[in-house]
Amino acid sequence: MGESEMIAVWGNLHRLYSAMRRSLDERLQAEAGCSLFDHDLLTRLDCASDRRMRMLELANRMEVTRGGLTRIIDRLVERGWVRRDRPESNRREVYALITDGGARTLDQARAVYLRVLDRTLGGQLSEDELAEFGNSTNKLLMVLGGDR
Amino acid sequence: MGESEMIAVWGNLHRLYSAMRRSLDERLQAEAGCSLFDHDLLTRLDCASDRRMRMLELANRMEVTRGGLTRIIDRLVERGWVRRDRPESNRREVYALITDGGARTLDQARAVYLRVLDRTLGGQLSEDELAEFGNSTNKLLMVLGGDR
DNA sequence: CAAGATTGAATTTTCAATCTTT
DNA sequence: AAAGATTGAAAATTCAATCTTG
Repeated sequence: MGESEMIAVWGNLHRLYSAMRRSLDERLQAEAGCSLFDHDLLTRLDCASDRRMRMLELANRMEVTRGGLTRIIDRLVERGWVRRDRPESNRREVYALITDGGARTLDQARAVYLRVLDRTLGGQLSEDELAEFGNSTNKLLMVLGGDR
Repeated sequence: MGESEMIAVWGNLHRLYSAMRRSLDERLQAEAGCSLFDHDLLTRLDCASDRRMRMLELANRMEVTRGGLTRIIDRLVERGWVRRDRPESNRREVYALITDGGARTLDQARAVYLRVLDRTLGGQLSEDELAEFGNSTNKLLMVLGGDR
């Protein structure tokens, strides 16, 4: 494949990702009072076993540093959406754990999130196109070590 | 299309974008001594007419605030890759303009950039798959106002 | 002393206020 | 006064050093 096509595809990917992120973030802020980042973090906790996750693990998943996550969780605790749990068994570990308030916010956010995704992804491509699109991203992720 | 497929596609898009960005940034830092952001900004200037761009326009393209760009350009000026031009005709305007040193760095960076793109995009999909992938991103960008 | 998280200092980015030119 | 960029103060993030528990 020619250079210019590759560059164009990467450029599209960049614009698509940014535009979708902006769209999701704007609607979430306006209608659910939380950022896309907040939504993603709360979703991680909500889906984790026991609805909680160790700080380092969560930092890796959210692609921020350990120190950065400490402050992020501080802010979410202030907002009442998350609390910290230090298990008796090993008092070095700290778990972040979603509260009932956090779960309520997430419910709100989830509806907005799904609506935006439906408008941007679902509405624009046919079933087949979207399946094919998904396949391509999967293949591309293979070589990149898309684990994380 | 079902919710879970949409979420999966968005999740893939997220992971793909992050992984490619990380890969590009790491290789550029290691082999060309600049970040992916630096590469992108220098490329914008290099391709612009007269190889220069007004501050506000550049800020919009790079998706940072006006104030943010002022500092970013300050740092690039210190590094010798960019300089400021205040035209006589309208002394309110400031243009950022790539220097010869910046162009040399960009040459280096360009080679790394293309090699990474070729390894991640070119190597993994067939011509047809990649063309189809490009088409899908184009369609998706339509509704999002992917201008910017 | 190793594992795990937090903290202080430095860097980067944004926001709002300000400065300069038209 | 409006257009355009810069600046100070605040917020968020990283890096390295430190604190705490095992």
